[in-house]
Amino acid sequence: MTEPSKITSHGVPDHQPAAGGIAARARASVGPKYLTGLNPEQRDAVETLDGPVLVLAGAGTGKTRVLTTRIAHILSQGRARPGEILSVTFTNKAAREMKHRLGQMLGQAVEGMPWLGTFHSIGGRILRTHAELAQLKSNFTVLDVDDQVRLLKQLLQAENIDDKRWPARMLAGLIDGWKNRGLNPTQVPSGEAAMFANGKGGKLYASYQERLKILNAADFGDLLLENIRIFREHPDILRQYQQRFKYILVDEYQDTNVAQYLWLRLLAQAPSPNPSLPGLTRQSIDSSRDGSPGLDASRRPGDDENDDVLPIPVNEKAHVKNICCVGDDDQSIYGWRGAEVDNILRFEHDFPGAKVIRLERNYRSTGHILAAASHLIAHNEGRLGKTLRTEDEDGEKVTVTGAWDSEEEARGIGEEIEQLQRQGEKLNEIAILVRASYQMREFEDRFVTLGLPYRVIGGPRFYERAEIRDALAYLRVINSPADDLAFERIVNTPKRGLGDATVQMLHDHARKRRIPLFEAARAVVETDELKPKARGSLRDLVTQFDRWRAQREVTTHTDLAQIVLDESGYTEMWQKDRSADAAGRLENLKELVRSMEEFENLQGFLEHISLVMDRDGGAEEDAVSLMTLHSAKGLEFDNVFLPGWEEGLFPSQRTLDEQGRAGLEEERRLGHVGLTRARRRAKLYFATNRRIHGTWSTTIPSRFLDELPAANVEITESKGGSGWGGSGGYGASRFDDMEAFGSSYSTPGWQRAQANRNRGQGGRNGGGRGGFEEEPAPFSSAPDFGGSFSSRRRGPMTIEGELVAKSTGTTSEFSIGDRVFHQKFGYGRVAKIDGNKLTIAFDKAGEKKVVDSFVQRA
DNA sequence: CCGTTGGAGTTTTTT
DNA sequence: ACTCCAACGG
Repeated sequence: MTEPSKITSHGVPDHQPAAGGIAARARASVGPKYLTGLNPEQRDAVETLDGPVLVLAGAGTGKTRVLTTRIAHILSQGRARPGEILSVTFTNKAAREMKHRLGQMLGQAVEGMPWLGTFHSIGGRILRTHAELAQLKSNFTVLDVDDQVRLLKQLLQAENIDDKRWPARMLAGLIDGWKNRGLNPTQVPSGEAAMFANGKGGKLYASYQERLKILNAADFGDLLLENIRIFREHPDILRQYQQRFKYILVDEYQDTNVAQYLWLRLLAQAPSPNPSLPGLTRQSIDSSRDGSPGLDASRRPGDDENDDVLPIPVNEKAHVKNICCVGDDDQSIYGWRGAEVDNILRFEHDFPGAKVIRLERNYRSTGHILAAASHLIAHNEGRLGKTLRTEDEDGEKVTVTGAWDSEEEARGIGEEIEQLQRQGEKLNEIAILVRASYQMREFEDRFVTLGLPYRVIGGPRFYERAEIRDALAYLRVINSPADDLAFERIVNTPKRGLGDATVQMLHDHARKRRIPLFEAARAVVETDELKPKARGSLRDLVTQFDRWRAQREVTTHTDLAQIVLDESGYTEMWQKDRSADAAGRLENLKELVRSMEEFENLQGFLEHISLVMDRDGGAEEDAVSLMTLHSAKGLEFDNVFLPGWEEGLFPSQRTLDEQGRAGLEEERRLGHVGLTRARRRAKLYFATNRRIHGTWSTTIPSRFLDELPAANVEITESKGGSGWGGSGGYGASRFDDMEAFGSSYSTPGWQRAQANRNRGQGGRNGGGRGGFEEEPAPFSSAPDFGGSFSSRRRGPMTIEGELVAKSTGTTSEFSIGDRVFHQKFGYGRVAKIDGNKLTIAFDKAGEKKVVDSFVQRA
């Protein structure tokens, strides 16, 4: 590998901030230091500063480096100041990464880039400065999904709509979808608006928006949608931003949805030199429709509404700003969430005169891996087409391993990981990427058994936990007294004797007087409408909030938060709580208060919390990473395990059913993403039997396996133990020939399965579903079939261990109250015993059920 | 006010 | 099969 290949982590040399002017004119071969080490295409992408540029950056081609270097270049060329560059990413993580790298490149000469951030944080920032134009105050609250759903539920109730039949969640999804497509309530196609609750969908959307204004709140979609509306209705404001942003950079362009696209599109127009020229007002939009170029050609029907906002005059390259979008159509995996691959496919069309630069040199993976990934993705139609290539050696072939069932798959992968570990591989360089999160459990079980350190990436986020949301609700009520949702959340938490009846009363009063709940409470307390007990309690609460608000002026926001939590009784509530996770929750609350220090004040904290608070940064210990394919995007590892390549799971049946061919292609892209995460080893697995939602199904290997190029793939035996494996032919359907499985095997595991298959299906299973229907018994009552494998002795898997133990009446060697230690969960005390199954209250991890063989006396 | 029970839903996930 | 939530009963 040549030096430029080390793009990924430490490829960025230390740079002094380029002395201004020195590099005024970068010549072809000589140039500023930061340009050295870029390949010609990368360099082109960095140096093409004028006009629209689309960088098609395949996996591992140095995309982030191009973006950050481009910014550095713009700055050092004196083309713009930091505040004049708009640089948007999709996730906070990506934004942080870019800031970090920019910092490395530019030293401290440049203060942070004020407009580098996610679509939503930048949209939120713009919205706060013009909040009044959206009938909001600048301290508006950003609602998360949970708040949205609760609000919608109230609206459904008010409309007397059965929320069983028409769940609030579904409506939230619809509204979100509309917002993703840039549609206001009035713009929703009537057909779609009518789909929900017998035609009330549109009306509900409208009243939801009204309620948001009253609550001084916006949801995620509004952060962009309201921007768009303001830009359209106030050309002067739009112009102001257009003038400010001399350069626009967009990361992960393939993931943008229509709203994001429209937002970019508005900002990317050069400010009209003549103020009397129409901005993007409604009128100009409508009247320009006829003259609008054939943009609609590739639009799907039903999206027409959006096309009317694309009045970008053709042949007006001069009016389109310097926008640079970086993306990879082959890595678009968020279509189900509103991302429009179309956006990237149409770029040249939408931004006439755009320069398209392809980055196809991959600096990450070995030849075999890259070839496998490329062949797989080549089965997709509707791509812009890139061919990744590498100068790296071929390396090891991609392996495909069959396992009998998901348990064996987990066992096999566990053993391979241990083997890699013995070979000196760092666990940090090993990842398991699954399609669906329920696949993770099996691996966790296995790793706990093996004592293999692992970390789960993704999963529930910090601020989604109940205790965090409760604490935030208190702070929200302090900050924004009109935040009824927050008030409702905590009015009776901890219990204050203010139940449904009281809340209902407050609601009635609030609605009649058109005041927030909190003010209603203040008023009602002065009346005799409530029973003395509730009245007193409510009065105390109001008084407390008044006091806290007063204290806000004289105390730091962190102290205030601590005071609120203590005085409200919220901390005490958890201290008194006997349940196992109470300790963890208190810990989270402390963490929350700690994290507030990073912000200037309460307002700043609340503004950001819902946008940028992500999961706890993991400790830096050496551990295997376990995550979904989706959360793996943007990451890379030396060794990547890809289990579960089976029809129905991957590609996901549901995606296929709902999205058809487009869905299949997105799944394939997901596979491509998975493979291209690997630097040196990619190991694919499929299991013949998998339990989904409790029922065993026989599965057939994923069609994606058949789409891999034979020359780069090696079929291996499962190292999982039970001894059957996908040996056999290597032809058109190399994997789905069930006869190939185990015909020469006679292990108990195979026999068990064979018996089952016959029972469930009355014979050979032709490859469809079925078999194993609700018949776990043979598994559990099987004699110890793992005897010959020492690894299996060590930790019986739960289902076997559990059931065998029960049937044989084994009793545990532990007794209640024993102090024990567990590999993963640490120290704890035995709370309950059920055969060999222990319920243990762990000091840190809370209450967990574990099998006794996993713990030892402390 | 709390605990039990019944029912429904279970891909992916950011902001 | 399992989990999470809502409604109901003590």
